[in-house]
Order: sequence, then C-alpha cells, then structure tokens
Amino acid sequence: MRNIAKIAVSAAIYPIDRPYSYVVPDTLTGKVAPGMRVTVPFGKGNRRSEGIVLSLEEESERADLKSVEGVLDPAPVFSDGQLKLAMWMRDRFFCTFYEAARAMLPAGMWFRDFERRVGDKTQKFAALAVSCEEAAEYARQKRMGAPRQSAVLELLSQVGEASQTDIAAFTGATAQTVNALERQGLLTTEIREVYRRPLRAAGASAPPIELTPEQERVFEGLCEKLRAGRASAALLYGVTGSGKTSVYIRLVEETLKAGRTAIVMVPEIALTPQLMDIFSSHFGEDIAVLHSSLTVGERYDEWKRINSGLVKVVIGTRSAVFAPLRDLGLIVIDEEQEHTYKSENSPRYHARDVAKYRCVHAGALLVLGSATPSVETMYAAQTGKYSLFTLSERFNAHPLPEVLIADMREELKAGNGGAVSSLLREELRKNIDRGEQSILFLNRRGASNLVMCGQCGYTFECRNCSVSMTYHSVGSRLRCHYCGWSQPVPEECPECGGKLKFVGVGTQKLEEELHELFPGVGVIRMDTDTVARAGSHQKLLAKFRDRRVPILLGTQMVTKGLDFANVTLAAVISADQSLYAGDFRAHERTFSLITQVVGRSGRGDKPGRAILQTFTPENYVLRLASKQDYMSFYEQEIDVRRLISAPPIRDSVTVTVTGLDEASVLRGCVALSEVLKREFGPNAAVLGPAPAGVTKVNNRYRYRLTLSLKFDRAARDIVRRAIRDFASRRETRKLTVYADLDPLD
DNA sequence: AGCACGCCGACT
DNA sequence: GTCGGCGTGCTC
Repeated sequence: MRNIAKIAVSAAIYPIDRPYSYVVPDTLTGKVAPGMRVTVPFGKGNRRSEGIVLSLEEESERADLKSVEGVLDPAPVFSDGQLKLAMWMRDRFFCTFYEAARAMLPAGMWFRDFERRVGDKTQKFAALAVSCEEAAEYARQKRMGAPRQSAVLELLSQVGEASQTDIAAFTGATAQTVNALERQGLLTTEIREVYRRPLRAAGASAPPIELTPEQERVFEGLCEKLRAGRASAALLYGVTGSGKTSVYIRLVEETLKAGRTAIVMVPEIALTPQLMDIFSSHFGEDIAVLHSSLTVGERYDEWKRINSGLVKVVIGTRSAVFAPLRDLGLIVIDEEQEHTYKSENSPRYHARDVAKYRCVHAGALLVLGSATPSVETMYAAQTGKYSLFTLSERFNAHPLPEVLIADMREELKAGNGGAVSSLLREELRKNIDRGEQSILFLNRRGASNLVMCGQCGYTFECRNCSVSMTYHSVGSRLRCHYCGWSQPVPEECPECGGKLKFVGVGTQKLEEELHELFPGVGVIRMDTDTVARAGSHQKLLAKFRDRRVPILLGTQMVTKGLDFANVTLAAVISADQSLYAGDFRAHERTFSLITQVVGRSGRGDKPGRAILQTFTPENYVLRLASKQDYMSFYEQEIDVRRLISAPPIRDSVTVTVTGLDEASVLRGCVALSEVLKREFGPNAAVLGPAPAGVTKVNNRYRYRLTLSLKFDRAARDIVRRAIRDFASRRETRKLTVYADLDPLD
C-alpha cells in the first residue's frame, strides 16, 4: 500500500519548507501520483493550501498525519525531471520548492480551470498602476474582504497585464471588479486590438541558409558536439553582424533531423522581432513562443502545444528555459550576457544555470552566443570548461563604424554645460543636412547619482572594494554598495581642487536641448513614457523609419536589434553613467552597451560613425570599447575580478534584510553578518551591511551583506541555516531575509 | 506567513 | 467574573 504522499506545500515559507507527509485517503487511491497538484490542510488552523506531490511511499515514521483533501489535476503536470529540477533550484537559489515549481508552469495554470471564449477582435486590457510588490500586498489585504479583487491583483502581479476575457477566465472576476480596482487607482484599462496566435502564419518556406566558409567551420564544430549526444557547452563569440543567427538556424535544423528538440532564448522578444520572423519562416508550425508580452491565454495555449509534443522548437525569453520539451538536444542562449536572463524575484534563478542543468541531464548541447560575452562565460571558455567558437568576419564585409570620443571636460571648460558636446553637435548637423539619421542613447537608469570632477574627471572609488561610490542625498554622502563604507561629499575635487559635478540628464531634458540646438528638426523620444503613449515601441520605430525623422533618442530600447540602413551616426550621451554605476559588473555592462549602440550605425551602404561622450576619456573600458577590442577588455577585466575575488574567480551571494524600521534592519543585518563570519571563518569574505541599490521600497528599508566564497554544498548549508535561524529568532522575526546567488546588481 | 495557545488589563 | 491584547511556538 503506497498511501503516504510526500508533498511540497505552498503555504510553507522558506524557513519551514520541507516535504510534508500526508495520508492518501481510500477515496483518492489511484488518483494521486507524483507531479500532480493537490489541496491539503496545513497549520494549526488547517487552512487549505495547495501542494505538489513529490513521491508516494509505503509508510511514515509519524503517526499523526493529516489527509490529502482533494486532487487538482487529472494527470501529472510535472514530469519526474521537472520535480528534480525544482529540488535543485530550491537548494541553489534559496527559494521554496513550490516557488521553483511555480516558475515552470504558465501563470494561467495556477488559476481556476476555465472554458476559453474565442477572442474578440478588440479587447479591454487591464494593467497594474502600482508595482507588482504593492499589488501582491493589496492582494493579501483583500483576501478576506474582497476575494475577487484579490485574485485579479494576484494574477496581474504575476503577468503585469491581462485582457478582460483572460481575467474573467482565470479568476472568475467580472468587469465590475476590474472597474472597482480601476476606481481605486490600482490598475488602468485600455481597449486594444488582439491576435489569437502569437506568431504570424509562415509564408512560403524560407530559402535554405547559406553559410560563409567561416560560419560553416563553426557550424561543423558545434555539430560534432551535437551529434556526440553528450552534454556539452560552447561559447559562440561572434562580432556584430557575423551571422550568429544563421548558425543557430542550421543547428536547430540538425537537432530536429536527429529527432530531438531545441530551445532558443533571446533577452527580450519585443525588441527582436526580426529573429522571430526568421525562425517562424524556417520552422513554421513546429515552433512555439513564450514571452512576457503574450496574453495569459496565449501563453497557456503555447505551453499546452509544447507539453503535448506538437512543438519541436521553442523560442522565448527567460522562462522559456523551462519549456516542457522531451528529447531536448539543444539550448541556444543569444546575447548571453544580458541581465534579463537573471530573475530579480524569487526564484532568483539565472536562465544560463538552469539551461546548463537541463543540458547535462538531457545530454544536450548548450550554445551561448554573444559579441561581448559575460566575463564568467569567456573565463569558462578560456579555461576549457566550454569550447570556444569564434566568428570574426562581418557578414556583409562592412567595416565597423569609426568611434570618436568627446571629452566633456573640455566642453565644460569651453563653457558648454549641456548634454550635447560640440563634436556631437557638428556630426548631428552634418547628418541633418545630408538627410541621414542619428540615434542617441541615454542611460537614465539609477536613482542614485554619480559625483565626478568636472575638471579632471576624478570619480570616487571605495577604498575597500574598487567600485564607484554612489551619491545619497540623505546626509549628502557617498556610499559603497558592497561594504557600506561611506564618506561625506567634499567641497571640491580631492585630486585637482576642481568643482564637483552631479552627472545625470534625463531623456526629456535632452530632447529640449536638441530642440534648442536644432529648431524645427524632428526628434523622436523613446522611453517608457512615450512608448506607453504611442501604444508600442514598434509604432515609434516605424515612424522613425518611414518618415525619416532625423533624430531618435532613447533609453535601453534603442540599443537592441534596430536595423536601419539610413542611420549613420550613433552616440552614447553619458558613457560615465553606466561605467561608474557602483558595481563590479558596471564595466562589462558598459562595454556591451557601447558595442550595441555603435552597432546601430552604418548598417547600410553608407559608412557609419559613433560618438562616446565622457568626462574620463582615458578610462580603459572606453578606450577599448572605442576600438571594439573585446579580448583586451576581457584580459583587463579578469585581472580586476581576480584582485577583488569577484565572480568568476569566486562566487558571490548577497543576503538582504528588509523591514519597516531602519535601525532594526541594520541591527539584524549586523547580527547576521556576525553569524556568517563565525560559521564561514576564513572560507568567505563577508562585506556589509550596505544599503541595497534602492534603499527604501514600499516603506521597507533594505540592507544587504555580500559574501565572496566558493558556492559548494557546505556554503549553501551555512547560508540556509543562517537564514532559517534568523527568521525564527524573536528579535528578528519581524524582518524578512533572502539570499541571492550571483546577483546582477 | 498565519494561526492557536497563553497569560495580563478594561469591560458587560 | 470574561473579552481580548499581542508575545511565543509550530506547521505533516
């Protein structure tokens, strides 16, 4: 009699997460199997909680077991492999089993079953007007008094936005509930056109891919790994325009020929529509897409198509790494250095790690592609852990744009305090006169500011951590976000006595400056504000292309995938802002960013040029980026990592403590750091407490410790134990704590 | 987290 | 006398 079920319970928070045993009652015998979701009573009040059956067993040591209440699935929704993966994620990413499992299924699976109506041509969409965290908070508050509103908020906090139809289908809430939430200012609605299948039907099948000799050589090398049928990983390092996509497509074709399946991952699908088109024209109905701008229903449908075995190729963003494909033979991660592959809330996984795990267990090939690989990936390639394949020839043999550096110190000396240097002004003027177009990139990211000498370009570096210090207006101090060391902002530059400058211009201010410099010249601004107003960034881009508007200025969104033949000038308005962002990954992020911006220019027949504006032109990152010399950059950067024991030399784990009262958060953090220091001894460096990037969120203060260590089983257990003890001790129980392996910020 | 048990102050 | 405050401990 196998009538004991080991179950992962949703109500079990991290400190008490473990498999719980329940009796399977006679009425449910044969209806319960591992991988199914069930309901169980949990806790003193026996409140109903959802659970996932991990295994069935003969007996239990305990006599006082409760019983499984109900079964939610007619068949398992998790395979054996997926349950094991969730277990592995739980250990590695400090989340509960349930959180890990939940990340693997489309959001729609977690709401009540439904009959889907055929979608209307237009639909009402509701989107959150508050942050996901706030929405989740309101959902908790309303659980008793207004369960419908609570369910809607919970759904939206997971998916961001959903159509009225989907909301009704998944939560049972009607338009009145949505209207009520809108009146409370918690969400906004709009009427929009919808399409039912996320991918347009493929036209005539695409012509076969022709590879250049260099691409052919790389393809053959990767193919050999693929055919071996053993787990392996490779870095495909290819300069912008070297045709990595062609190699991916050929690899996927080979994988399908061998009767296996493939996942192709991209950082952000909305920004890479061309890639989607290419893949759908090659693989037609065999393909499914998974990404965040699908509706809940679409995502659920695509997931079902994959799970039923109809689909052989999945293309998508971070969560696509969980696609339930069988006989997996290949995972491609394009632009592998992008931060979107790391989840910022629990489970805090990196898609690259999960992909590695899946490839190892499926005997599949992992291909990481990039023009500017992350330092850890290149390190793995250099040390022989990954095999390295290089594409160094540009496909259409166009030379890379010439990169010019504008020294903003000189501008300041010459009396130009604006955001546009005289060099950029001249080049923009030339482009406007010739009818060619320009793209300007401005990184507005970061509430914290950068303080820098306007005369010599001096920046403040932490004396302990060799990262830039960031300015905090509270008390007017500079602070290190790793070790917490802080100092007041001096009156003048400690190097040359010059006047200090607070660097930071927004897109809006730059737009005004451009209008003043070039009256009557069209400028399109593309940031979250204007994209929201226009409905989509594709509309703004279409306007830029079709009407030949001279200047496009924007944030991150203008850096990726844009391919306009008439653009011959690209500029980074403030290269310093990301360069001195105050974390050890700032250099590689900046290098990659510059490479992408430079790559927007000169894609047609006319030669392109690019301009970097900076107060520190002698900085090695900028110098090497302007020469597009990635390998030299990598060599320098790995030395820095060695010096400060940062990844990939050592692993890094942050432990963050949050709470309503700043003093007790800080006190708790200090106590935790003492425990960790004692437990680790010489095996880890424990830095902090330091304020987290954004110190206060939702009235909660956040401080964090940064550990530099080797992340093995012992280290993991120490951290887990420390968190559990912390959560159960009475003086710290009002605080919350979580850990993050290799965080990206 | 969320619920019950438990031991001290102001009410029908 | 009891209702209920929130400190403490546990969750199959």
